[in-house]
Amino acid sequence: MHSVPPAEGRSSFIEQARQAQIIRATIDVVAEQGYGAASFARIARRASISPALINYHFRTKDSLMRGVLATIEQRLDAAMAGTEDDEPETYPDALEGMLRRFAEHCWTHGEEITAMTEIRREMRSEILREAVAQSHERGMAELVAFIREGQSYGQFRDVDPALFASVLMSAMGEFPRLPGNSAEERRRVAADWVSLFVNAISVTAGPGEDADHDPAGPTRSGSGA
Amino acid sequence: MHSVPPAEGRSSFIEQARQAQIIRATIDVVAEQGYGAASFARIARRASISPALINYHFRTKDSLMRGVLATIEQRLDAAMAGTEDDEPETYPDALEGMLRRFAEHCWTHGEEITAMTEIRREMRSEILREAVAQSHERGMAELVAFIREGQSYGQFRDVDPALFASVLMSAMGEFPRLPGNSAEERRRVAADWVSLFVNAISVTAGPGEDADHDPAGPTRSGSGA
Amino acid sequence: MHSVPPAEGRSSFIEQARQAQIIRATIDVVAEQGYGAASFARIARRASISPALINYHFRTKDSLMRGVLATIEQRLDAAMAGTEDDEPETYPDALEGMLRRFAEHCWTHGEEITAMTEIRREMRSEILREAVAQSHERGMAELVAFIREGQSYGQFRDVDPALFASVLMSAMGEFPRLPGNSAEERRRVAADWVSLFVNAISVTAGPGEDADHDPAGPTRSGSGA
Amino acid sequence: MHSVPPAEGRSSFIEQARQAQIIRATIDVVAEQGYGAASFARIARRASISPALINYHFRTKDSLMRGVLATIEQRLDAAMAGTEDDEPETYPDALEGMLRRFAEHCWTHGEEITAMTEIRREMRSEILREAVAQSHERGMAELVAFIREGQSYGQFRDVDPALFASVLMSAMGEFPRLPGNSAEERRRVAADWVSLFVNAISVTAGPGEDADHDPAGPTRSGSGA
DNA sequence: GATGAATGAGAATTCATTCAT
DNA sequence: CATGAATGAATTCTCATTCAT
Repeated sequence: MHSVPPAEGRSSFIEQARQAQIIRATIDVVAEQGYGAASFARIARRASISPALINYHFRTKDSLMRGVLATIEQRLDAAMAGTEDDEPETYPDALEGMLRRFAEHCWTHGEEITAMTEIRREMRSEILREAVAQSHERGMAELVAFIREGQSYGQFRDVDPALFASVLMSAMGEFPRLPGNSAEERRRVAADWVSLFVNAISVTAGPGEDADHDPAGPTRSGSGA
Repeated sequence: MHSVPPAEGRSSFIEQARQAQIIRATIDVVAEQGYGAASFARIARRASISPALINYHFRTKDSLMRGVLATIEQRLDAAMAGTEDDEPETYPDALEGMLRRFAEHCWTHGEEITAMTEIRREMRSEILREAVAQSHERGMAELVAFIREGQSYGQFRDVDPALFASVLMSAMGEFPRLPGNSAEERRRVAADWVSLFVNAISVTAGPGEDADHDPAGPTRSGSGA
Repeated sequence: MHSVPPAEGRSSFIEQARQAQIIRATIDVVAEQGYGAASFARIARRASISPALINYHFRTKDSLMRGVLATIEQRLDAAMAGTEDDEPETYPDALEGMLRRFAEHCWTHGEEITAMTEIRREMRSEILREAVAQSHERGMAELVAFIREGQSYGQFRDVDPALFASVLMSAMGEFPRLPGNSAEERRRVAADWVSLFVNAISVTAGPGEDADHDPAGPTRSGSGA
Repeated sequence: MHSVPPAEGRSSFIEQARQAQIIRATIDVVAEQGYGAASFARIARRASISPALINYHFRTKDSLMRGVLATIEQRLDAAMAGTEDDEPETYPDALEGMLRRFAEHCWTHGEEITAMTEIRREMRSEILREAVAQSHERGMAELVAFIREGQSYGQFRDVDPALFASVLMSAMGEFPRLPGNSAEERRRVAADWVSLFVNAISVTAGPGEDADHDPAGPTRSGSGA
């Protein structure tokens, strides 16, 4: 006699509000106390609701975590998209812009990145639950494609793109934990951090100059990160 | 004259063997299924012993994990120490050697690094249990000192050392997960990976040459991280 | 607007019923099999519920026991209060009334007294958990005050009040174990038992008459223990 | 191939020493931390031996506790026997002497009485384990006989002997917990305590004088407590 | 929609006890 | 004699989940 179990996709108005509230509480708890401490009881207390309500809106803990990840990633994607008018001229510039936007996103949404990292790590252990793994793979794939493209124009050094992407991803997961008390310090750290990766993959104009690429290269056009 | 469960310092022969066996099982479970799955029951099943035996050799789960970390770190330290005769001439060379040795250690003991990373992450959330946190801090401190030293000789680019160390540490934690099926592929990945960080912190010999450092610099002497 | 396991103060209707049921089961088990046997498993079996339900209504075993004690003591206090119209004239009469009411309470609630004694004894060994210890101390203090008052009017013999109180308390703890199969026997035993203590502290009218007190003394007025 | 399991009665020299040592440790632990805390592990630690050794000398925990009780009771009996030349003239005097000797025994062996009380209480719950129950019953029986005798000579008031014995026993169990820091205070408390019971059962020379007994009575002869 | 009540599974840990050495 | 090693049973407690209301 109780209402139809919510299908977790489309939903009434209040339904969406509740889901958002629960997801927010989950992010906070995970970021502050770690995945291991993120029980329904603690999340519910944080959100000032009853634990059973979580099960009502997300059938299982798994699906809650999938919801959390989706939310975080979508917000992250939006933040990293950049506006149309600051379309960069070169690949290094594009990378730099991307990383800078990521850093800025972390200033305001650091807990989300922390939570995302924590959840992904936990999920990874359970034989890579599909949905979750895919989101991560997709992110990686985009990065790899972007790097490969830059390399084809000779604007990125010749490193295994998957490897660079992996290093970058793990560094991004750790970024919110970097010190940064004042706005000023945060800005300095971010700048340094960005330069580190841009430098790591930039073509060195050193002695052994790689002459078979056109370092100045054509302007970046497509992209997709 | 007596004994009662071992105080975990001195230990009989068989005692040490069991402890080692339990630690091994723990590493495997943590690396394969994540910290969250590392219950005494699972660890014991893995080691083909009864769960209570773990409590017999390690009074609490905490102390088991401390034992695991200690073992892993000690083995890692040994592996990264390097032999006396390949004392490197420059700081970049030293860094390269260090990372190369780390990568090699990972080929044979990847699960240990994975487990270490996992455990440390868990600990972090639990208000940083002292002993454990310290080991991590010490590692960081050594790295930072090493980098700062290289910078003082103008052999490392001028990046926030703590930041570089942080990025490096997180990348190291992720290293064992990088693909590497054949011996050959592993070697190639490792080389690329090492070059990435050496490059990231190396002084750019690009057009805008930083002339105020002595790039040739004095030969590295002391140090030891 | 929410709830999460009840904070043990306010409570819904069914909540109170369950708590009462659990407390009852605990009293029975403790009285019949001793504190040592009072595990959640046994209590739950007695109450025909699952052990976890006890944890739902009383977060910890400690709080369960505190609840049990509170219930027993409150019931005991009520039973010993006496009605307004039988206000006794002298201290010995007051003592006698008090003890008689206690004995009567034991006829119908003997297991409660037995359980209370058992639990208090257990608590004593655990470094006297405050709340619990206090209740006992308070009971003792009231008794002591009452005795001292009676002594000041020369209606009680000159014995160390704390000592008398201690002996009386331990005897009260043992009372429910006295034989008493028939109603008649119980009445006789109770009468004897009461007289024992009244006698023990009554002023002896023997040959060596203590003349410095006024044995007839003023009528008892205030007090209330 | 290991030596014959010790029959726990007669025994080699060293065997007896060990048993005594274990019993001592058990008494201490029980008296200080309560029966509930008296695990083999704790007892063994206290005695600086291995837990397994307790099982070697006392097949089971039950038999250990029986041994402890036997030891304590035997020592108590000896202490309460009194010397031949201070044979008392009257029953009240005999009672007084008995209680006084008990109190004195408690000054030096209080933990034993405390432990005995604690153990008996625990045992009682387990459907009165025979051996143990018997020892208690025997003690009670002796007391009852003594009181009845005194009553038959009109030297004790006419109270249910079993009841008086019960009250006395519970008070004795509590005696070691009475305050008594200085030797002087202990003496005073003991004197008061003794007088309490002597008074409680003494024939009152009050108005309603019981004339059918010979209050001066014949001198006490047999006795048996 | 939301909650309280209830539960079974599983967590770490302690315990008395056995047995080979 | 004595011990260390080992274990199964039992302990309190937490968790995700279900269901009637």
